[in-house]
Amino acid sequence: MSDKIASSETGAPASANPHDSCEACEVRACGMCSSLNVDELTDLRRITRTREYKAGDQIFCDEEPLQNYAAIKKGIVKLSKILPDGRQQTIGLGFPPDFIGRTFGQENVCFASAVTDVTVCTFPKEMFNDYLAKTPPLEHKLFQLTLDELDAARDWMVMLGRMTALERVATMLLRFSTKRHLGVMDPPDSQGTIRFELPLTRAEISDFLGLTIETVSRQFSQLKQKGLITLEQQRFVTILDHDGLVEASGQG
Amino acid sequence: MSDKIASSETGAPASANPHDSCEACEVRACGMCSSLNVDELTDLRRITRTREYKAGDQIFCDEEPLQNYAAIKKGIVKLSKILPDGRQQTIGLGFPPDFIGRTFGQENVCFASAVTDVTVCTFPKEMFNDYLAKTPPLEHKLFQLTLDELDAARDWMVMLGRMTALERVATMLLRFSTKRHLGVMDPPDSQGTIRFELPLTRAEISDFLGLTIETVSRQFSQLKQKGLITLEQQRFVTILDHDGLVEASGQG
DNA sequence: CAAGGCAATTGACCTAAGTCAAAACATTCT
DNA sequence: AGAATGTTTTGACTTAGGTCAATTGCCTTG
Repeated sequence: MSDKIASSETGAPASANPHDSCEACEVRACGMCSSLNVDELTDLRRITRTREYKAGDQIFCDEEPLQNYAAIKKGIVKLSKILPDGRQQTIGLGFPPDFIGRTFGQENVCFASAVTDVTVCTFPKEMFNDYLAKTPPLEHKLFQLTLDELDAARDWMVMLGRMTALERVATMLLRFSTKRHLGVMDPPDSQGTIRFELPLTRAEISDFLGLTIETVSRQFSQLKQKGLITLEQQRFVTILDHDGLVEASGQG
Repeated sequence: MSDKIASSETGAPASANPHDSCEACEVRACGMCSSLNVDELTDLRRITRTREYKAGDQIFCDEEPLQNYAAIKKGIVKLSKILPDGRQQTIGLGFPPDFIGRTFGQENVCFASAVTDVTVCTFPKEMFNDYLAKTPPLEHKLFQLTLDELDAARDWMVMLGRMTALERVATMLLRFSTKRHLGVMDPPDSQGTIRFELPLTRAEISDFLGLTIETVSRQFSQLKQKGLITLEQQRFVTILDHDGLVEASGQG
């Protein structure tokens, strides 16, 4: 909770700050803003504030009133739920240009926290809802983003319900390996290996995969032993044998 | 696959058949059609066909081209995914007035099958997409239905990732007990008990909860033994102690 | 460079849920 | 009613993954 104070907010509309220019922003290029023309974007910027969070900061809490929506400009956001006795499950990871906050909701339905340092554009709920109502292309784009999230959630359900620990870790690595947000080297080098940085700690991975830290660690060891991956400093993953990893994942 | 042939289709537009009247339909009252006025509904009916499926019939298959969307008028539909080696996970249950079919998709992303006898209204994909594009209130309503599905999927993820077998079964019973589609007696009788028919076989329940048939059966036995529920003919559930069941569910 | 503090790994052991097999129930058919 | 079939329950046993504890590795700080 108190972490939320740690976020820094630019006091002026985003347009006042050249660093916040929309031009180079991924949200502008392929996120919700891609549905807007220049005039519409100018309108939206009037209600936009940029915020930054440090890795580990809470962005919002479950069951508290929903004040703002946000679009992720930079960094990775983790969405999670917590059971009354403290058990935790990550239910989504947000990368740029994802949209967060329960559209049309009264309160948040999960916790959101910054996995890495994060920059977002925020929009006050009421104003954004009004803007949405008169901008059908934006609503259409948000709908599509939501459909993608639903697809991802359902793939996740198969993983949580039916995959072994090894398959879960392998599946996660394969999904991360396609994300150009983790310093993935592309194209893959001559040996066809892919190298990237794991953004999550073992504790975060275990919340994500529905396992314990120890089990996750054992699966990494096993993947190394099978010659499918290497790990440097426990954070940099190199996929040595992509096909082998797909095999180990139970064909994700 | 061949089961799909078993479905019966009314050859004429739905309006030709008085039994298909929209007036008494749950979809009309609170589903996607609730966003349409009488004229719009008349337009939509031009591209609508009513179809019926028997319990067990396949409605569509994963990865096949998406031909039609559907709105559930009656019965229960199960959405599921299957891993290459046959492991299966149910990823959603559709009750009236849910909409099925991956909106804006090229192909299906899961299997759909009838759990009970089912009646749906179907809409050819292309025509429906065109109709959607010129009817923003309908798109808005579908968006909201999709957001509800996403919420449900994420609650499900917590269950699959973090709950014990007993908690899963208890959670499922509590969710079903609020569905007025299962012959739930409401208001609850004098003792505060709730009685309803389980629409799923033990095999379906286990696919749904990410467990095995035997484990599900043992959890039912345990709930009976604790005096929280009774079972008649293995299908009719009476919740004797609602608070106890909430307790056993880990607070769903 | 040593010391301290986390995070990750490894080991030993335990338990919840899976597997396999048999028995009990239900339902349908003759 | 009795036979036949499929579903559910129960029992005995196995195992994947959880738990608890010790060790190793990494990174920071003085």
